[in-house]
Amino acid sequence: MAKKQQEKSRQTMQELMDSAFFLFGSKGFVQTSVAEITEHAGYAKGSFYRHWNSKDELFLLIVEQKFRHYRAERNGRVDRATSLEEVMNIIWDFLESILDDENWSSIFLEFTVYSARNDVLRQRMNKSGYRLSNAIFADLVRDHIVTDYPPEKIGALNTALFEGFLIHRALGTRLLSVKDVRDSAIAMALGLGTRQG
Amino acid sequence: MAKKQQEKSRQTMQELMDSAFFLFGSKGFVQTSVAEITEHAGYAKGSFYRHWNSKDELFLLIVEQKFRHYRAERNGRVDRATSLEEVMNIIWDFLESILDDENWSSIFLEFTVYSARNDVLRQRMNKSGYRLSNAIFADLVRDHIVTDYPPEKIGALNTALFEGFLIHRALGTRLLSVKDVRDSAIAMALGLGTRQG
DNA sequence: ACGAAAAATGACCGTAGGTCATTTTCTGAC
DNA sequence: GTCAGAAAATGACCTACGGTCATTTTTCGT
Repeated sequence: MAKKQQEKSRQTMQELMDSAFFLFGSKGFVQTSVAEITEHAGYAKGSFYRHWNSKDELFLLIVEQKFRHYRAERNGRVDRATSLEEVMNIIWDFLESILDDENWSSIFLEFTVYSARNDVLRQRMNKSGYRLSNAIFADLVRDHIVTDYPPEKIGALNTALFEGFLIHRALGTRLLSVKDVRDSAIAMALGLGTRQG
Repeated sequence: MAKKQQEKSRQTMQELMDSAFFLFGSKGFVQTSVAEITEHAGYAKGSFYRHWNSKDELFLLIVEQKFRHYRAERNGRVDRATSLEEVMNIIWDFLESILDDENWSSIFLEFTVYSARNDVLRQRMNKSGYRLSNAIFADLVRDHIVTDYPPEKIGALNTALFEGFLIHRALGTRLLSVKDVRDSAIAMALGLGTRQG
């Protein structure tokens, strides 16, 4: 069998990934160098590129993994919701689980804005599991919207408020609490998606 | 007189600044190198550092200048406003003048998030004329708020929505129009600051 | 024990921000 | 007009980083 070699390679890859996860999480994307990642895991810099083509690529994998993890906690609950307010609360429980990861949420922000400056990367970023998805949001809330305001737009506005809050926090302004933003976002969604008495 | 030398120095500085302004505006902050700035103006790289201590420093000066320019158009109008809605509309006319500068608004975003990763820079960024100020916002709207919701928080939420929209646009998502965001932001402020019938 | 294949290495490249000793230009005094 | 000191301008150099790749080391079936 040549399995042992493959196993070793897989293990090295995992060690590098763990190292990257740790370093990205403590110092951010730009501040963490490839050499640091490999050194911290006990390898030489060149080894990195046997496993990924770029620092961007590894970071995207980690983001994808993180998002999968956050989402796992959300699934199922939405189906049982009976009102827009309930759905929004479930969505914000999910968003709060991201915000609880204080370091990582600011690193998502760093990478998101970084990716916007690179055509190829931006397109990847927009596509799949790397960001809050307006399409998914729309699916979650659609059934509970009684106005003709497009659900995707409500999702995009919700995301804007969420990501704007990430900037607010990243700059160290402590004026707004998570609850302030959550309440405002939910009120905004209800204002757009339901008819107010 | 030694005035001619000073004059020449001032002129060189202005040429470098113009060059930087042009290049930052077309390629962004990180993508524009100091060597490019000086070369485009017809000087050698070393000359840059006779005038500023770092690329950051020159960029901050340019941002300050831009904001002064935007603000100049706003002053005066607010005094004559008689309702929160009027004030919010004036504020959003101002914000739209920033958004009209499509390249620059995304470059502000780039630099804002970049600065968040650097303690010293972040503190400068928070202080003066480099960002939308929650304190100024609060002063503008305070007289028209009849609830006990803190005006600063309304300002911070408004800024969050505004900056979240910058991210939305920077990523090329064209789901939201400026008007969508403006309307939502104003509705949000009215919801928090006035008593609804 | 050996040879091929896989894994790991680190010197090297280009680019970038920033430094500084040296050169060039300017200016006022004579 | 000349010359010395000062200011302006220069570009080689430093360090750091992402990325490449020829070479070395390790692994493993025969």
